[in-house]
Amino acid sequence: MLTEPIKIALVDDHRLFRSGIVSLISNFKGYSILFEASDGEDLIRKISPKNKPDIILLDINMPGMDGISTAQWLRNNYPEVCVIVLSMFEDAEKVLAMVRIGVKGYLLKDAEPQEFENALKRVAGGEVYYPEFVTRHLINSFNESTPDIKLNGRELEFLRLAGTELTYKEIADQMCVSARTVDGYRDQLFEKLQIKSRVGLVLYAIKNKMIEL
Amino acid sequence: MLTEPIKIALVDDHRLFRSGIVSLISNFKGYSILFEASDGEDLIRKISPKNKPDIILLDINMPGMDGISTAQWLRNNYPEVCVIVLSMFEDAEKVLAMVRIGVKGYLLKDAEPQEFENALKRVAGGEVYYPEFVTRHLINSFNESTPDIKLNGRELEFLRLAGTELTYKEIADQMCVSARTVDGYRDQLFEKLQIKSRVGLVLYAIKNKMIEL
DNA sequence: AAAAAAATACCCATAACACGGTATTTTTCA
DNA sequence: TGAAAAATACCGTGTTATGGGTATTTTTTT
Repeated sequence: MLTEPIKIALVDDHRLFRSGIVSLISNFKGYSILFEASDGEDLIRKISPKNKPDIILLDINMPGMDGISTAQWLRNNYPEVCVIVLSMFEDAEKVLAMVRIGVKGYLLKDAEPQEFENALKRVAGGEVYYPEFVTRHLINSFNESTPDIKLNGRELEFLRLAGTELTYKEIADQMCVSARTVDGYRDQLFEKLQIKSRVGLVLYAIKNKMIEL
Repeated sequence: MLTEPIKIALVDDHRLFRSGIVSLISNFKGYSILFEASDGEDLIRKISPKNKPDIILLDINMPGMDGISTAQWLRNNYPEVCVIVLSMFEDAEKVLAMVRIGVKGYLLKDAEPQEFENALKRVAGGEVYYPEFVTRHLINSFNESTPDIKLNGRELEFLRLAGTELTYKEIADQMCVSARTVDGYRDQLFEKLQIKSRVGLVLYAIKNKMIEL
């Protein structure tokens, strides 16, 4: 049985790095390099339904169209193409942005070649490949933060209802108190939480996982 | 050098299961069983600053005070105690609820003994232990949903700014358009997204991961 | 080039929100 | 039991948000 090689495209602005990766992949069985691109715009020019890789290895930090925008473009236009990030960035912001977009793998540029090959294998097999530090960022972003400021039961209830499309009058009805009392709760929370508007309350409640989406 | 054993408490309503786990742990070096409890309330009666385990093995499904409530109580009252979930539940809802609370490990009850020991080691060493299926639930919950409704660049920009405490007038200034135009964007979004208030816009934008918290 | 569509902008009125202050009722504590 | 604190409620006013409608300008399509 003849198996088609996995087609790979490489998007990175450093030609030397691209060459090194191409050389590395030539040592792995079952992969072919379809094309290289120096940034997102270059990739957009080269990719087509007839010239479509299975896996794209994508850097984040590129002049012109960067990795994040490129990944978003790919998700919108070629959702079946799997993206593995090859990046020097380990920080949560970049990692989470890419995971959120739906990339299938994330590797640092200083990963070992066998880790790289393992990632290719997993992604080619329909799985995701995220190293420990990526998982840790995910978990940390997911944990409820325990807010320093304590709110009593009524305040909490008000805050939850403030995070809905109910008007304050409707909230008052639901809480069986007067609209003035609701004003009071609002003022209390504004003062305690250093917030100045309803939107601010909503953002606070969601950020602190007090309401579910 | 004499190393103190890691003190473990076991919270599960099935006595036979507890006995099995106790027996299993007695084969591992470096652990001692501090106490057993049949549910959350039983645990609360037994735990004290003087009788405090390093790790609690906690079931989810228990009559009386269940695992989720227990984990929340523990986080509030003994945040330094590490919780490993031992559960038969693999579903996203339970997994994500526990991860959100901050448990340090999650194992299914049919895990292999060496996986169990590995989890204990990692958690005792200050790490977390989450098997593949937990990570997958995390990733899936994290990915941006691609909303069916397409918004153009201006609408998106407006929506992002609507998810801040800026007034519409301030948003208009920032977008270099008239306040009336901003009214127009708002009306467009209200109609497209079937939303009737600013709060609704904020909730939509966050739910669809269009703005960062 | 003209027509259509999209984007931007205007009007007026009402509802909702925020603010700064005071008052009353209920609960807690000494 | 009485005082203090907390919870609930009131007032009036200014600002902001919403709604329903029309108009103008710019861009796209034919």
